[in-house]
Amino acid sequence: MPKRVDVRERRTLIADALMRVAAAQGLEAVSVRHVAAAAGVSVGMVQHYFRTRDEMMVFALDVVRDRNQARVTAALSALGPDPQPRAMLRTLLVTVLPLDEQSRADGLVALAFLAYTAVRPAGVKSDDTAQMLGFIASLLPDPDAAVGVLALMEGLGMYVLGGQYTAEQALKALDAQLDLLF
Amino acid sequence: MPKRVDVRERRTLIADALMRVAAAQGLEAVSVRHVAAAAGVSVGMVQHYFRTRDEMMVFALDVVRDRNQARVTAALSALGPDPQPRAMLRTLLVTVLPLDEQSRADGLVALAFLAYTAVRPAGVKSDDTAQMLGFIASLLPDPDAAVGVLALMEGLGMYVLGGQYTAEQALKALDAQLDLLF
DNA sequence: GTTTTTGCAATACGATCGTATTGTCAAGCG
DNA sequence: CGCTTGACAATACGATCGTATTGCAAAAAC
Repeated sequence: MPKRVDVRERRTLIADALMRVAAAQGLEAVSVRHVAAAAGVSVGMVQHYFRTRDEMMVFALDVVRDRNQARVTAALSALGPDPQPRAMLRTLLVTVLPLDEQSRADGLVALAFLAYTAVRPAGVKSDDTAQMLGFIASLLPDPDAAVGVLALMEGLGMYVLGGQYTAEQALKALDAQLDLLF
Repeated sequence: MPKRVDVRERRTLIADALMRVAAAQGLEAVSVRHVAAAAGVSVGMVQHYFRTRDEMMVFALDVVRDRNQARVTAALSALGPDPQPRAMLRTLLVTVLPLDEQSRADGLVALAFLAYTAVRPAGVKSDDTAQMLGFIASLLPDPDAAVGVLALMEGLGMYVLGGQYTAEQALKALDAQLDLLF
């Protein structure tokens, strides 16, 4: 056998290139060749790690989700021990909003993937929504309000991505909602 | 000159076919040939009415927006004279939510277009958001809450489209929010 | 009746796509 | 030292893409 290689790392390298292409030119521009070029590797190598384009897409989608999850976890644990529920919730929501340039790129990719998966009948959809919903509900005086809170966050993120809302507007709306709920 | 033809009608016919393709297989599947086939016309005819694929897309996007606008207007005027602000607002929001099969298809197309236009720098984006925002604000006890209301609606629509929320959940969350605001 | 112009169809062209095939080089095993 | 095998690279193939080109029937203009 030749040099053993960290498969996961190689796949992630390619997925990163995919996301750069998708953030810059949309999912339509994500072809095996483009991604290979963006990653600075050969088409053959991409094929070596992903048998089909779809496999590559699904993996990239997973990476995006994991990144978001990690961001949230990091932000929450940065709050120190025993934070107030409201502070935790606000941190969670702010973290997911596409406010800085990096999370904005991630948001664009996630949006593209959302439209992508909305059509695919063979759902690769994990139910991290249900999990998120449960977590939000546990922080809320009225657990039933979690559905609305999550939707509000998603909508705010949408409009920030689209440029119709500024980051300040989104944060203000979010805090106003927290004032109503707590 | 030969038989004069209603250009707008022909264009709309093609745009309708485009939307059927997009709703069924996503925007990726929207090619000139596919749309022509779905419309039951020749490729040449599509080219006759749209010089480029992008022109066709932009027109279809306009059609979707006009349809939504018309739906809202119709629903509002069906309320009769001098309706209460809260009733108007609820009608507006419910109308835009993708609850039935037709508006669900429209929502899918709109979502696909959202991801499509998010990348295009040469924005074809009209600011119907600002208009909608102003209208919502005029119905609300606290006009500043309009930003959140619009975002909530968008987010609810998103999750309903994605299948994570049921129509009942979305309506419940919406009514809960209206209870908070009125 | 001729001419002009619109409405469309057919086809061709070059680019790009996803993927299959094939070859090659290096590293570990016996 | 062979020999196998994993990690690529190169290229080929057929399909599909957007669009340009060409042709033609029919109706209005003259």
